[in-house]
Amino acid sequence: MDSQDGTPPPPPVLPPPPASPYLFALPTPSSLLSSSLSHPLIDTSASAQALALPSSSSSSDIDWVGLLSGQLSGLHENKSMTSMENALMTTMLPGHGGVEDRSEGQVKKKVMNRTRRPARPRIAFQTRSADDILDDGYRWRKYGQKAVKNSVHPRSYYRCTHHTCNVKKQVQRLAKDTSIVVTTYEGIHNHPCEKLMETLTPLLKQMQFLARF
DNA sequence: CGTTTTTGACCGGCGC
DNA sequence: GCGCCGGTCAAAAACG
Repeated sequence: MDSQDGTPPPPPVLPPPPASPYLFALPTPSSLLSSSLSHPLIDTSASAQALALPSSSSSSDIDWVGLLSGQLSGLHENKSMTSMENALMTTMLPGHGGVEDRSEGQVKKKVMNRTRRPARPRIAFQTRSADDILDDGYRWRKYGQKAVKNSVHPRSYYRCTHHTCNVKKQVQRLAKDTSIVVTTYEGIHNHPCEKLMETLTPLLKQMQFLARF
């Protein structure tokens, strides 16, 4: 039930995620993705370019915000990364080209006219984790679960519980490597991440205070 | 008691 | 047209 709240992140300060635990350096992420997903959740070409981002950065250089949303009004996402260990991240840049609709692996098809469907940005993470649910700071309500073809693991569907926000995410475990969870976000949150703001607010206040000297 | 999960039904797109 | 498949709905159950 309380899926995500179950993991309260105590750290008052955001430790910049160390570079090592992230699997950005994985050999051929695109091949990994395409081979392990019989029906692609993910645009593999996009993932390849996305992976180029953080691999060389020191942790402090990583633009998590831009990485995750490119447009979230700010700092919502940092914390999520700290709570994820061993994240292989594959971001799909918002919008155009290869990212139009889900299941684009099955050749063309439902192109984009699911009754006026604006191209929504979709972002996918691969996370090596025992938990299917990552604490990304947002509150999610599960609205469905489906068995997917060629995988023993079901896919779960979540919606952001914020009233005005219709961001969705799908969570599925890789058939090939059960230790890896693929989380696909669809849409952009139109509200701040409460948990992150909680964490950040005291920090900001302290910084403002110190800045006076 | 309000909120979230569960789960079968339903729906629309696509291939044959 | 039919069946498959993925995504969503919604009623009931479960949870805190």
